[in-house]
Amino acid sequence: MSSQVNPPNRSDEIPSELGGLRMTKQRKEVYGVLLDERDHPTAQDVFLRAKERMPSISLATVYNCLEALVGHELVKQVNFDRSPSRYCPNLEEHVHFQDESTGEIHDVVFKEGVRLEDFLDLPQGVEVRELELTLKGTLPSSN
Amino acid sequence: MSSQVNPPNRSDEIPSELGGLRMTKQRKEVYGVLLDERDHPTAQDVFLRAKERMPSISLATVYNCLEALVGHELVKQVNFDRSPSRYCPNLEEHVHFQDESTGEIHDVVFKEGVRLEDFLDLPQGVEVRELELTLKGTLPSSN
DNA sequence: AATTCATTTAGAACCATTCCAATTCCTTCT
DNA sequence: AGAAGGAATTGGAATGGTTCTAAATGAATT
Repeated sequence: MSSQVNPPNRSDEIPSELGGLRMTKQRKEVYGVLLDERDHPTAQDVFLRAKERMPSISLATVYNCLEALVGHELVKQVNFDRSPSRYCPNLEEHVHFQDESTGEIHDVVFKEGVRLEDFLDLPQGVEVRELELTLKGTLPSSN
Repeated sequence: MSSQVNPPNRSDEIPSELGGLRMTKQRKEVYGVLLDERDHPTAQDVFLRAKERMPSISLATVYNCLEALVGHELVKQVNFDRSPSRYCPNLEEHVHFQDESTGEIHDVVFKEGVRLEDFLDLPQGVEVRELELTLKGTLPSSN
């Protein structure tokens, strides 16, 4: 009878290549952490969680892995003001809402079929390559 | 016949109180710099420009002044990813577009009468207190 | 097994921003 | 006007997330 010392994540089910990125042990672990608990952790958070299953992993490696994952568009980097970046494996187009009373960050999607030009007065002919939208506020239940 | 050594800005026309904030010499200067050239300068940029007219001003003071101005909602702080914050005296609700070939940042406004719920699938009853939207891309003329 | 190239690692460096303690500047009171 | 008190400014040190560096390890290929 075998037992797991640490709570499992799905990192062993990750293939050894994803989106053109070779998935090393560490990259799998980091990606696994993100897939496992989708609470928009910071690099520090990821580091601490990854260490539970892989005590030898270093913070530098976590940053390297996150950079590689973001670069290969497997993960999104989320910035609220200038606070530490957070990471999110949800690849669907979405934006982020932070509940100011809990600190929790929630994914928010656009209404079906909405285009930028529908709600923004963009200059003639711009080509938007990247969009980051962050919201802060409160939820009705949270007070 | 009197001459100005440095290009004037409008800082002397700024009243000694604005939006509940006592406008000291330094705060006027910093605010004047922002009003004068609306190119979304960083704190460093503001510091260098302010020094032309007020050589004794310190970087710490520029940060203090910017913080005070932002706190009193006379100025908006603009963040692109985690690069140095930029500052903008445009108080109308607007978002920012960065032209990736020039680095220039342009203000973009919402279409008349658009509400958040029109384009976002927000959770029931959220109250949004703050919104930051940044766009990156290219303008047709700029290549 | 030897070579090559990528990845990981620990620690140093970086740099925007914040903090600190001392000084200077206003404002108000006498 | 002078004194007192509080706020703002200042230079420099500290902070903290992130990036860099150089060495060690690891994987893939010959």
